Amino acid sequence: MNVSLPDGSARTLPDGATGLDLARSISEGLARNALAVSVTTPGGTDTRDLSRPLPDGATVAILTFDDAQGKAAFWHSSAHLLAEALEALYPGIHLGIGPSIEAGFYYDVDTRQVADAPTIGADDLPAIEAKMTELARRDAAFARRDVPKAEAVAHFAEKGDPYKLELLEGLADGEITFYTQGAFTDLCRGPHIPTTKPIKAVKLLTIAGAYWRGDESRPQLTRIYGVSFPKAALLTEHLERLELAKARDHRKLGRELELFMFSDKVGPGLPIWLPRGARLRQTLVEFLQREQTRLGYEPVVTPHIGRLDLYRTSGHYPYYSDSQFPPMFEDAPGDGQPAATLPHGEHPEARTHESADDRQGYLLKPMNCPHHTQIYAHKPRSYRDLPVRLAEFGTVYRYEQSGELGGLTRVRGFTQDDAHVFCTPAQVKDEFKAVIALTLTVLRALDFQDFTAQVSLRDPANTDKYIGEADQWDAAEQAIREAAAEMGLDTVEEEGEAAFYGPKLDFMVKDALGRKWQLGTVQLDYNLPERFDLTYTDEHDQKQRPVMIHRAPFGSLERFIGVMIEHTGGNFPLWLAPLQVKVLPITDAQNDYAAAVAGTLREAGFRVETDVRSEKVGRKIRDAEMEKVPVMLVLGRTEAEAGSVSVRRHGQGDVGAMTPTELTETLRAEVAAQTGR
RNA sequence: GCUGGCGUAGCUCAGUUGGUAGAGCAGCUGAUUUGUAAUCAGCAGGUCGGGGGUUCAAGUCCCUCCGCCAGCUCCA
Repeated sequence: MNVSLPDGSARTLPDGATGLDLARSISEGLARNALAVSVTTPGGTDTRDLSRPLPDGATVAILTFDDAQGKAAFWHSSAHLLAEALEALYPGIHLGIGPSIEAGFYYDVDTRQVADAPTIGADDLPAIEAKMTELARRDAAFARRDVPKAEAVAHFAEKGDPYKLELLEGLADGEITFYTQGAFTDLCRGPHIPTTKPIKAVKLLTIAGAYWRGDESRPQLTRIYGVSFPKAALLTEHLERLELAKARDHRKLGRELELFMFSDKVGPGLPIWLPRGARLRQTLVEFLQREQTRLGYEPVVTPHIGRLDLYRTSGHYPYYSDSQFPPMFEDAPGDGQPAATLPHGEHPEARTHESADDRQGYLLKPMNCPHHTQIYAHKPRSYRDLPVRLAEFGTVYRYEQSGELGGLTRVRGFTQDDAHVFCTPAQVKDEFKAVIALTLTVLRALDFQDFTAQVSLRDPANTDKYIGEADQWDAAEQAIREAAAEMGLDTVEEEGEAAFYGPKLDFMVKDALGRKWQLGTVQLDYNLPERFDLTYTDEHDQKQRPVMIHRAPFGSLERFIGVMIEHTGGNFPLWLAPLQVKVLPITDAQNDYAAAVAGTLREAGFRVETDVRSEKVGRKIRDAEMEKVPVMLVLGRTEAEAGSVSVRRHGQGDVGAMTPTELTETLRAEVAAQTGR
């Protein structure tokens, strides 16, 4: 038989040769490191066990730990090893699923049936780890076996494992395989690495609850997360990387750089911006405002609350009451003022759509769109007026579940860089493309290279989550695909991620720990114009329905800044740095000169502070470096006499002397280059 | 909301088998006037997250609430 390698070269092997045979035919070293093979046939590409015979004519890639799929097989096998260790330590334990993930693996288990181990805690992890290492050393093979469905069911019925039996219900006879290593057998599609031996270094990281099949109404299993490597050094390296990521955590940097804070007294999830953070935020706002002015947006300002009727019309209330702060009912107990709220969740009628009554009251706004519809509607609109682009940095409040809050990335009060474009159906595509262009401008100015553009679609299996007609949804989803394609954007599509009123184009960026966050978003909406009966008069004097585009290039200032802090590690580009220049006089004799230099720079529009403490210059430099101030000016007798400044750049050191005028021009040019103007 | 973990001074952390709190940094005061990452000395700072309990005695043990962290669910 013949197979070809990824580089195009061909190999002739005896019939029935396996992936391992192929690896051996190339080199013993490769055979030692091989974990699995990627097999491409006319039917497609899949990853397979090294021990399986190769199909004649296939293209085969040998996978090692350096390949993503090799790692996946390694970690998946580690998950099986974890399960084996758990069964050994906790006989009778019920197993859920145990896949590999982006960095490691997990296994979901139910310990409630285990008499002397009702729960597994963090303290138990070292013992489990030790057991895994012990089991790995036996060098047990991962053996694959096709199993008839009846036999598979009988196996897990006898074992008494309800979760595996449920998984089997979804599988057809003939597609069921078992993998066995040592005393442990699991229902598994594979592939696996040849034996347990390469699993040299194991670290169980955390333990958490996870609902069976991701369903809140099902039992919660114990999920044990871990990571493993073929060499101890790789594990050490991995753990060091995790530590480094922690140093970039925006919560830590936000505290150290005095950007923002939280207060128990103010409330969870309600960020408070300190002077430095507020300056950073203001710089971002001004940047976007300038862009938007150029693009024909008009600023508007709307209140933080609105009548319940506004949200009844929009459809937000009471459908989404779970994530709203409780309404302020006018007939609530207290003194009858509308601001008398009831505790969250105390209104069962606020939980169901049908029983939404006509009680009067107010809601803290969870979004800005309903308010903006009223600005559109306040006067008759002609087709000549469109598009109307209304922009507001609108602060909204959402009652996120307590367990969901975290730093600036998920909060209960935040400011969207919101705008709504009202346009004719014919204008949709150009407007949508213009918004994509603006979002890309923003991401580029802030040096975000590594983002994913995601088309967020309806969940076809769950259409009652959405309002509006199916054909409008189809049209909207298609319009987004086309606009993105015409802008040359690479997109991924995700079902079930749409807003309830329309599909979206979301820009996703990862944080320091690799978690994905939605930042910028563009949403197409045919529904709210309908619900609010928005119209314009067309060229034939006929009333027409405008289309609404919701868009926020940052998404929210809070989340954006949070991710940006991690992205930059707190080393903001000059144009964004809350403090751009720190003036450091060497002795008191230079304080007046320092004040004059600082004044000049401030006049030129830079954010400047002067350090007049009675400290040595080395100390002043150290402190300024720790504050991550981009530019430091060291001023001694030489500079004062020459009328110059000695410039030190953050992270670079001394870059030489120049005049204040030269410095101003240099810094201006740098800011201009960074902001693209 | 759920599972697991954590909560001692502004920050980072010590606090022995329960015997009623300690360091470094930051802060303040004073001295020092210094040339590219920490000058010296002194002072001040904590109802040990809140509440309840056990005990002669609780930062240490138990209960409960709050908050934070990881994950799950959710995410307009």
